[in-house]
Amino acid sequence: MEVTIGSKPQSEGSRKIKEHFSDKHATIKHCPVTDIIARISDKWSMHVIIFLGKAGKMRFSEMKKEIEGISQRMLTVTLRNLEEDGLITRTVYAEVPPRVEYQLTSMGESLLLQLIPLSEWANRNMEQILRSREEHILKG
Amino acid sequence: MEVTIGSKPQSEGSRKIKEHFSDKHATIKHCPVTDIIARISDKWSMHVIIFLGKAGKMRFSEMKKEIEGISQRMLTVTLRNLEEDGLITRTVYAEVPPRVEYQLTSMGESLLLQLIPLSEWANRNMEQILRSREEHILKG
DNA sequence: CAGGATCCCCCGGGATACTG
DNA sequence: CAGTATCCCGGGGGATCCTG
Repeated sequence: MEVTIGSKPQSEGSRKIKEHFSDKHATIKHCPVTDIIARISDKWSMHVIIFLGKAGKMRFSEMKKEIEGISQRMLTVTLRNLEEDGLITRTVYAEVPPRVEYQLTSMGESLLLQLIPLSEWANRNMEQILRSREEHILKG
Repeated sequence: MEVTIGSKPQSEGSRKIKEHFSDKHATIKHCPVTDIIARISDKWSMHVIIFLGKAGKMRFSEMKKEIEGISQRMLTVTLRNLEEDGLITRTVYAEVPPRVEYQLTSMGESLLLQLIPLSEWANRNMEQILRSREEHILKG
């Protein structure tokens, strides 16, 4: 099984960058897979990626409406993170009232494609997992 | 970055995405992918799954040594969760000193298989993501 | 050896109020 | 409309000590 999970070569950078990584992106120096999971696994990133993949292009308020339960703050934070990783683009139109549109980059789209097999696996195995959980509850 | 309808054909990825995440995934909270991601996305589950996949069978102390940085408590908690979901088995041998061995179930193995494409994607795109982050940091 | 039980800290993330 | 700026709480997870 060729799943690499371990050390990863470090890129040279300014102290500013290292400081930044040591805080916010601490997992990055350990393993790229871990980091990817870390990125898509926070409470909202995956939702944003999937909705953007479906719609192709969306405004802030649209996403706020569509993604049920997300707060304004978390939508902003999530979008900033995804943009920082180059997974989505943010386009501001100089209009009044302001209009901002988000959409997946090609890298973002390719990430979404990797989620499809996982999605299909989840659909196939969800019932068994739920049953397994129930059994353990009844035993405990 | 503009999607011109007609003149330029939709990308293969975009088409697949819209097909896959069409109606049945309309409401995210009913999407089992979310649950799966939630399970493998905690700080250690994926490490455990991958190490077990590589070794086939491991004892508690072995995993504690191999998985760098994991605490005793979190290894225990993680193993319990994975067992509860039916992704790993826990076998206790009536010996002194006690011996406990863990290994992936067939479902656990099949989940690991789904992670491989994701792993490969992560390795392919890690550098670009890092560069993107650095650029954003330098911009301020 | 393989954990249980506790204590405690940090931070992800919700609620709310304000702005260009 | 599309965000910032604060405040605040719950729980994920580390450190430590204890046990069959």
